[in-house]
Amino acid sequence: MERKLLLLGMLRKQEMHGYQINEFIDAHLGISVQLKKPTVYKLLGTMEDDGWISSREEQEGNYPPRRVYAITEVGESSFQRLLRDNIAAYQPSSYLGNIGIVFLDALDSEEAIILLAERRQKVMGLVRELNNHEELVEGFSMMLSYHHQHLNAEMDWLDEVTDQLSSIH
Amino acid sequence: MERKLLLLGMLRKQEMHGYQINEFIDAHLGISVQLKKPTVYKLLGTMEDDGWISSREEQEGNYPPRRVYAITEVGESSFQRLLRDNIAAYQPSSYLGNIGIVFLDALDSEEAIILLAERRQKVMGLVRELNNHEELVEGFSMMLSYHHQHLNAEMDWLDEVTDQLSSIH
DNA sequence: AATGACATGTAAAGAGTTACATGATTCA
DNA sequence: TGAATCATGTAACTCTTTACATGTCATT
Repeated sequence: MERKLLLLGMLRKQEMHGYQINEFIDAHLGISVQLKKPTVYKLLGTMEDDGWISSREEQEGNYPPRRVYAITEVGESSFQRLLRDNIAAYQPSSYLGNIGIVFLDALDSEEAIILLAERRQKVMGLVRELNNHEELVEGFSMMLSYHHQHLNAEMDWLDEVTDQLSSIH
Repeated sequence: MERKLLLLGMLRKQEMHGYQINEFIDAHLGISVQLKKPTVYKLLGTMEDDGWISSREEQEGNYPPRRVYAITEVGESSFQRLLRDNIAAYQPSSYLGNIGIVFLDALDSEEAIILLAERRQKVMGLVRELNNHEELVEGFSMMLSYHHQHLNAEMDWLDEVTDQLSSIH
């Protein structure tokens, strides 16, 4: 449902076709959001079947025709409902992806420190990417500050654990 | 692979059977980790097929027989590899679940503040749950501090945004 | 002449989850 | 007697992704 919420939210601001939506996601949300081309097309299809969005065909020059989608009234009320649900509900982002930290003690602290440093660099890389996007994206600043906040939390945690390990070592 | 890493890490500390693993996850990791019973049984099956773990049948009294799994040498080296990969790689936990915050501006600030407060309470609830578990779980303290750090980041962000909205209002 | 952008989609595969199925045992 | 615990699993379903398919147009 989150993906539908995202698409509805985008179509609410302006009519768009699939290719355009994909481009936007790749360019501006790729870091934070996982939503691939075929999924977009599929979701657009089912949302149209459900009457959440409507489409018209459009052609510019001799380029392939596009299917341009617009949100309907039904879609708008779905959006309103989904939005409230999503904001009010905090779904803890599964910590499975980071399960390795549970077993940090399986490594000697020297190697652990090296691996954590590697991880830190990747986090830093994401922070930098975010900062670069910052100018371009309009309306997505909330997402950016949110993402920033959590990346900083990750960095702080890494530094703390690294310090602990260093002091033992 | 994260799920396999978790299971290997558990079996590394002690031999366990499926039911026991499920119990542990439900009791101690349910908040942070999503890994359901049938998945556990399936993963145990495939890991045995791959020679990562071995099993023996055991029966206590008239209870149903259990299949008790132990990690093999092959499994141990898989664990070592998976662990390093997992720690060194930071995979940003998909922000899709929180996509609603992008569209906060679709609500009037009064309602937004209410919804954010609801969300905050849910986060607080998780913090409390974590604190209750804190005594029980051994070896999972890293996970707890990690989870804590990120929940605090979530709370700080919520407070910040709420303040912003309040000051406008 | 070839590559990449433009544009839409389908098919197959993968990973997990929910719901279902089974059956003995213990406790209230 | 009925419910909960112990214990293992299968089947069907959902959601998403990767890989495939197609064809024009613009650029190098």
